[in-house]
Amino acid sequence: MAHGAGDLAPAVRDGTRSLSVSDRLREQILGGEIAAGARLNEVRLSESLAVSRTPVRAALQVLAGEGLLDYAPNRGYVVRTFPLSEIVDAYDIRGQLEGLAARFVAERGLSAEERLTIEQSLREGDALFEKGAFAPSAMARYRWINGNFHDTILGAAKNRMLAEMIRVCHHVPMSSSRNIVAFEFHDVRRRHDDHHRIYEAILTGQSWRAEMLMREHVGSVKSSLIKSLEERPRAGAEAAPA
Amino acid sequence: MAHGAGDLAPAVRDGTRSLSVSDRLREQILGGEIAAGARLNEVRLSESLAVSRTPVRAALQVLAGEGLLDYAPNRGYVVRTFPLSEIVDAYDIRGQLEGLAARFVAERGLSAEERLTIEQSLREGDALFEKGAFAPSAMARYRWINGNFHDTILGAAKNRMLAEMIRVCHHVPMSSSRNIVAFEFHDVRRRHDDHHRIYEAILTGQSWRAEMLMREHVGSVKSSLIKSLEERPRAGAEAAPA
DNA sequence: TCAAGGCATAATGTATACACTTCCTGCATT
DNA sequence: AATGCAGGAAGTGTATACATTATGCCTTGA
Repeated sequence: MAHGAGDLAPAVRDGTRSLSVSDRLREQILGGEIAAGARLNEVRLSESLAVSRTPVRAALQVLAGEGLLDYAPNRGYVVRTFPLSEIVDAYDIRGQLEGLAARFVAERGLSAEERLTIEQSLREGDALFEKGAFAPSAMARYRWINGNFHDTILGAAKNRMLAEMIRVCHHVPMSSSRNIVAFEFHDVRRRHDDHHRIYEAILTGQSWRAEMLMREHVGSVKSSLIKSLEERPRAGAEAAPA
Repeated sequence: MAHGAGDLAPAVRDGTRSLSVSDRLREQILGGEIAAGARLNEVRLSESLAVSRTPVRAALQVLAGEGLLDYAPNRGYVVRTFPLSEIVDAYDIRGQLEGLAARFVAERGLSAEERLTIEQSLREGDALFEKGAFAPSAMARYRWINGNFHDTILGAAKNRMLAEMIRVCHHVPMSSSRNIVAFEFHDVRRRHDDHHRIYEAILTGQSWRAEMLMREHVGSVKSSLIKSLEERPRAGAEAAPA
């Protein structure tokens, strides 16, 4: 939260106002500042962001393309709402896709740089878990590490479409690997162990095993989510990467 | 998804020019009239389509969101090109996703109407294949039937995100279930048999089997594609649904 | 001859005015 | 009171002018 609600920091931004607007709106939507189902008024947005309607419309069209907004002709854009069933399904979809990515990587190999990144994320995770339970700050740190692990594998899969689809999954509330879902230290630690196994399967070219492990790895988050939903139906944002 | 951009007859034109333009451009891109890698000039397009740049830009943004175009700020849009590796991978991705859809349907059941549609597509397919080999017109007919089968299952999965992702796969050259890939009558007939098995697995709630069969079903198209590519590296558009 | 820089041209980005559609409001009618 | 139809306010769709950025060509200097 850097800038006031009003203006957007123009100067050194990527260049186009459209991008600034879409970036800012995406943040606000994913961060929950703009509620699901909310209607987005072009005039009001352009006023509050101090730009004309043109870049606002461009940004809205982009976000609709990313699946964050719903659009109806002559009726404008609303923040997309996800039924609980689709939120849960999203883990299955992501599991299949990331599993496929793991398979591709096992078949195609990792670069030296990619190996280094992954090994470092594994080591850093190990260090965090050595101390037993960990503090909220450590959890934030681990989310970062976890994200690196998944991103590196995804990048090594060398498939843009696959990457884009997984990114879409991350835009589903509570489905991001960097977000949400509250549960036990034990589960998180277990999932870090998964990383070791997945990496080993990739290194040794056991592509089928890598795929299966990754699918199960992501699927376990779904299980944890369901469990936590049953315990406290109105569960909010907490911690626990995968 | 026959969006007849045909014009003329359909009295109820959506109304907005943006939609007309995006529909038309999508057709031209998927149909190959606009070559992959081609640059799309806003002014020229607006002149040739007899609209202003505004709806043209809107359409381009939409198509970029659908993954058909690449966009670079201040440099405009180009028709996305797919490396052969991504074209082949697309079958794996689609196989995973449609397999997942089949699983969902097996778990969640089919409506009476959906059952009817599928059964009719099975019967009509049977009738076509009874005659032995079939003519090009029959192949066109079967592509329609095949599309209905897949679309119905996808619809029954009741998951919008999944449907959208599979739709993206269909936009990859040579990956559409309605398009391309030349091969033997035998393979096509075999894939029609797959439909019977998949439907049976769904009806009896064998969700894992339905998923596996569907994944294999789509994967077999990839095999046929690879085979045909090896035989005639410059393979073009032919027939053979899946 | 070649390289580097700037100028001209073209293409994209943005702002704004106007047209059309939707939707709400309120009045009249039943 | 309920219904339905104006009429208007609000909001999106489109056109167009202008600003800004990219690109190619040409000049200029070594």
